[in-house]
Amino acid sequence: MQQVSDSSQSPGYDPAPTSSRALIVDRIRSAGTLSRVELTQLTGLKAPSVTAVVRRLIDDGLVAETGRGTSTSIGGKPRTLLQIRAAARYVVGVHLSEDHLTYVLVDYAGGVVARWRRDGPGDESDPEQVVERVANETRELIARSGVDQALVLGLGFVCPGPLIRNRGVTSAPPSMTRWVGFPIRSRLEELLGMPALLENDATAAAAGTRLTTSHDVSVMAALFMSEGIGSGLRLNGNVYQGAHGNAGEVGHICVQIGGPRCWCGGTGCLEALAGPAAVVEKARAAGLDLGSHRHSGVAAFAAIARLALSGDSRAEAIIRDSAAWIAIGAQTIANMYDVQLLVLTGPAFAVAGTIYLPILQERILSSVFGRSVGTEVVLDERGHDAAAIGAALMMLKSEHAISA
Amino acid sequence: MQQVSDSSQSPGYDPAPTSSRALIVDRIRSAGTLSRVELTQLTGLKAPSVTAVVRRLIDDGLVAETGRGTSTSIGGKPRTLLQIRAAARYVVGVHLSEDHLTYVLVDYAGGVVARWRRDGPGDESDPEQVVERVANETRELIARSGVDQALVLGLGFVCPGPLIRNRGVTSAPPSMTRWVGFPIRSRLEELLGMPALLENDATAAAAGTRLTTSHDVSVMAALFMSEGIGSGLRLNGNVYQGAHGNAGEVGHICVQIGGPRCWCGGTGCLEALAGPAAVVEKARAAGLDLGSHRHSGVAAFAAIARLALSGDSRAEAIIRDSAAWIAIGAQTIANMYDVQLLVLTGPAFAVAGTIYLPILQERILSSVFGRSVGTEVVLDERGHDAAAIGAALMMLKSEHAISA
DNA sequence: CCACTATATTCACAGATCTAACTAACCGGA
DNA sequence: TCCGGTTAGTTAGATCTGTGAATATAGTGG
Repeated sequence: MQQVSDSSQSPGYDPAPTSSRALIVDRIRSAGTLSRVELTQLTGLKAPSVTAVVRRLIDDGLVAETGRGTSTSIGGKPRTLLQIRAAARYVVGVHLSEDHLTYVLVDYAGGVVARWRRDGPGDESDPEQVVERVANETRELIARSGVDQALVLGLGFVCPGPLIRNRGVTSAPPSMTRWVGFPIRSRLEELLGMPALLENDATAAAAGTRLTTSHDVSVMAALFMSEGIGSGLRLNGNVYQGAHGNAGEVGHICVQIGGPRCWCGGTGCLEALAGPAAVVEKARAAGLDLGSHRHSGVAAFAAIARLALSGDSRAEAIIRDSAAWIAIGAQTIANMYDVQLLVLTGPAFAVAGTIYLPILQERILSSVFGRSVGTEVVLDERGHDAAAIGAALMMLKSEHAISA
Repeated sequence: MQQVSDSSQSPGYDPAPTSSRALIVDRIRSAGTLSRVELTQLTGLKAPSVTAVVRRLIDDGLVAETGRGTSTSIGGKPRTLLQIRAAARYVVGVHLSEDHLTYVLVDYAGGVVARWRRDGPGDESDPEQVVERVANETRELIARSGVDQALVLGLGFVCPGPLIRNRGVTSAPPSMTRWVGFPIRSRLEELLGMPALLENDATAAAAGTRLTTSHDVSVMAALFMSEGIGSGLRLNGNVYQGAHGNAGEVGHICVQIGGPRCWCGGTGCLEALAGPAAVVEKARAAGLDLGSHRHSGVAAFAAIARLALSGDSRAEAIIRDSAAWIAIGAQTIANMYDVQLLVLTGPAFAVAGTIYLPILQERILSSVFGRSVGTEVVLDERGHDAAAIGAALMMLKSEHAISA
């Protein structure tokens, strides 16, 4: 093997698969089923190399032949279809947010095998306790799903807030002030005895978005809204993380000079003006009935979204106002990243995305830089779980996942 | 050789050097002089590989041994220093802006051998004429500098405005409306009989910025101001171009809802509020004496900057107002890209950078996401030529440049 | 002059991937 | 039914790249 660069000195983006083995696994995984010929086209490798690599993958039990492809056109040998052996390995993804702890168990093919949603620890809990709870619940998830623990490759853990790459949280959003400096990753590895990976929620969501569009999108971004607002950039299936793992902090770009103060210390931040917390605050001020939601978290935001969707005009006005601001963030993403596709994801868009989507689309279309190149804006149908799934998928793509 | 991927289907970023040969050339070039031991550390290759590759480079005349390094510490054989043979090859970089045509001849070591600045063609000229002029003047530059034409590897050409990757301009800024759809790159290749490369000015500037800081900066961005405002992201020496080659269009992010209309069709664009043209317009409105500058181009902006620097308080106020807006753009870059370093470059910053720099620094520092990770903001001392130099360097890093 | 140290090279080998030639499987018409 | 046409995949041999172990090279300090 060659230059196994330590992730701590990685150049700010999750590098493209280096070995042919990883490359081929990746391509089969994202295509679902694929023949060897198609692999030669997709990878640029020649047929004999594909044959050799695939044989080893089959020997190792990671890939299986699964019938014949359609006889194309005039004649000739039909293609032998290859598929990832889903049951070969598993990974766990965990998304910690203010309201919830979301667990997913993902198989080697990238499919979600089990999903578990629990009430979040809130902001008053001790990080050590939360981490222990995550470890216990992870074990429980694996046990209950009947998967052999030995086949679980690792755990991807995502949370909001600026991170020190793979270490822990630096300065933190309101819901995570107690986490600053806590060594999340190493504690999880110790407790679970398996590799762990720590990532920003929005970045992971970009990795977790399934591209339903068959167009080959190599440059896409996710706009993620949970308690905060963030974004992630994905290049050919690999997420861009930035120098310190905090790229895509679109929630803290300034969209109004002299605007309201944000918890981050800035003023006029997008998140402070239009994030879920701001929406909830406005709704409270307007006297809307939000039920019994203590927090200003996503649960309260969801209540407002439901009101808006059921015809409450005051709620709708508040959400639409938020959308107008967030559209500026979307435009910024399109201009800065020059993506082919922008996906709206995360719990907040999962409940209110249908209101936001057209407003964001309209704004993207009305900018030359968007219009001339045709940036598409779509809603992720798995918004609730995208971050957790993305965490799992990132672990699935790490070096741990391609060994025999 | 393997997967020689066509640049048109490249994944949106200039990929890292694939062959060891290119990697080693690149490392020696950016370090200036380097020993083989250092190369093993920097590249991850083992000593024998470095020896072998370096020997071939020496045989091919691209690299030369240049004396001994300092005897480190206790004893031992001193390092043999390696250096790029500057005279081995050359490349030309051309920057087309509204006011000027800037040519640079760059040697194989990345040094600027010749520099030529000519009055720009203005906005009324026919693209075909301009391209022919560029071809002629390129030949003239090479001839006058006494460099063997056969050693010139190619030409990098940069201009403002959204591009179709390596083809031509799509929708265009005011000064380039006639260029839309013109096949810049292929015409240059035909006229000159050498490979050409077309790039956005800001993106090229990111490639052209020399890192004086010895800290190893792997993720940096350039904020570029000429007639417009743009930015470029550089990852480990490779520029990020986006899906269509238009990443970093920070000039067209919206920083004021309902703000003034921009030529791009949007409203409240940073460029419309605070770009050189806006500054010139404000200065005209304020009755400042700008001399005989017809255009609203960089020349007129430079006149205002000189007034401001010489103590004219009205001019200074106008520039400082521009800086306050552009600081928002800088903050956006820091948040979206998560860079270690932001360099201010381009003709406009070359004349007015000392006014802008402290204002931008202050704003970056006042955001948590900037402060906690320490994004540095500096001024490029070669701002005038950064785009042209970057164009040349990008050509120098292309596949054409590493063959024997 | 002799340890000692750091730098660089040689040599034999392992692995990946290439080209070229071959086998496998299926179509359709004589 | 058999045979050329066509596409898919394999085998065999060559090449290239990088590796580990041992060795050569060129200084320092006693």
